[in-house]
Amino acid sequence: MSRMTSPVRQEPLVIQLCEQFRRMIDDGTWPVGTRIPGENQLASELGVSRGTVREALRALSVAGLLEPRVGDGTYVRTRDELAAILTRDRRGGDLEDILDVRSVLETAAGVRAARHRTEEDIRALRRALADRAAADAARDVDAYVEADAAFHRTLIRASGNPLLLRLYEAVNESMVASIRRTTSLPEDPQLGGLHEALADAVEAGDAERAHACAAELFREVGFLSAVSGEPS
Amino acid sequence: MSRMTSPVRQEPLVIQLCEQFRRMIDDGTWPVGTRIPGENQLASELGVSRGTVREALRALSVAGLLEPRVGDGTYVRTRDELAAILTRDRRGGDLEDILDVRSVLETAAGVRAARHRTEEDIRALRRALADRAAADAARDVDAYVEADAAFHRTLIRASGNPLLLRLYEAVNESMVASIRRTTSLPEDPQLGGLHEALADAVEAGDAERAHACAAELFREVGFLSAVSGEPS
DNA sequence: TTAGTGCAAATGTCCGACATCTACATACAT
DNA sequence: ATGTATGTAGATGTCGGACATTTGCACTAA
Repeated sequence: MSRMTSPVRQEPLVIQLCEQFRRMIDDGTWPVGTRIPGENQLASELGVSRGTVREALRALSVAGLLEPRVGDGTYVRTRDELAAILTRDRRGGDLEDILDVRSVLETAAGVRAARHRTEEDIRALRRALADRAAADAARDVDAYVEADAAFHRTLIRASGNPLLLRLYEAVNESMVASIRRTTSLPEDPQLGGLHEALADAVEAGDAERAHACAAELFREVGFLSAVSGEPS
Repeated sequence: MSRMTSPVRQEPLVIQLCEQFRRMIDDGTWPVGTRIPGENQLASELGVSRGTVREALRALSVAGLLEPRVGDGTYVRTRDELAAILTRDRRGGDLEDILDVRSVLETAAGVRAARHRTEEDIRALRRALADRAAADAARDVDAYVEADAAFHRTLIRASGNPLLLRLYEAVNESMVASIRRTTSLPEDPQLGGLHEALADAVEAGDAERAHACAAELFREVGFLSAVSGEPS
């Protein structure tokens, strides 16, 4: 009769499992690179059939989040679904196009960061810069790459646009997947200065200068990356 | 022993089905909005079990391409997987952020289109503009919206960067999903002129003017002022 | 014409079974 | 002691059948 649309309809078990598994990947319960429990174990623990668990796991596998290995188990591949899709089908263009879009996103983020930056953003930027310089001085390549990535991520976050950050991280991840030899050279003295100048512009709230610094920064990096080329 | 790595292992049936179904959605064999054959029918036709078919269909459903309805069947929801993801989880930010990113992408595309445009690009732009004006004169809202979208899509394509086009279409689709009333009003006399001016700038290869026109275009429509791309 | 009914079909879920592959431990030969 | 072969347990991949619930639609009756 007048059932209206109160309990409308409960989502299928498979969807619930998908969301739960996705959360566990996202919050680190299932860290990237590790092996998750087997299908039979998950089924018995969650009180559902193995077929239902399989459907959920398969969906996340096709989405690029998981990677099943016959005879071994299922491993967590990545947490960024967007990046997985961009990487999967190469319809997204070659490395040059990726770098181009990346520069567009970061340049735009630089302008917006100069406008909406908070005190905390500036502190985070300074901290990332200090880490970056320290890693460079210590000749620690891994730490340098990490600190450099953290600086850029902090800059995008300071733009105050979550979608911008999401797209940037996905494109960036896709780029890293394209070139495993990240061409992270020791350190071009000019790059350090450009990073400092960009942070200064953001702190000063000078959108125009931030724009110029970001563009210049990518002109340098783009040149360096273009030299290495891409294996095909 | 020396099996090398020739055909050693072929992809699982589920993955093959996923790719096949995805192709059928993409090439229009299964048009958007229509109902695809039932699981039992697909299973018997393809010579696989229903469970395998279900895994493939479920994967595409979670990806946002299909939409199963209990007691009815499975329908094609969309062809743009990227847009489906951006739309699904609203972590990407609100409408304002979407519009902001959209303006960033289109402004950047305008600059690149002015540099890499071909004769065919210009013809396509002129054709879209003519359709747009005709629809406006005929007071045909649907045709106007379609022609307007075609113009912008053509502009992005003229940038020569496939990734840029892909991201734009996804973000645009996500925006349309956010607000159905995107039908940017009947027609502001100024808008027609701005579209013409943008096409002129692209044809002339004037990147700076294209940048200014695209930014002005978004400002006029009431969107955020876009001081995004790089005029260099 | 309209409201109600019943049926066929579709998806959702469960169970059980077997095949194939792999990591790991064990035993063996050097 | 070390390297190699072997076997086994467990993992994913696939299949078949079964039942529940829901829905669209044709049919019927008021």
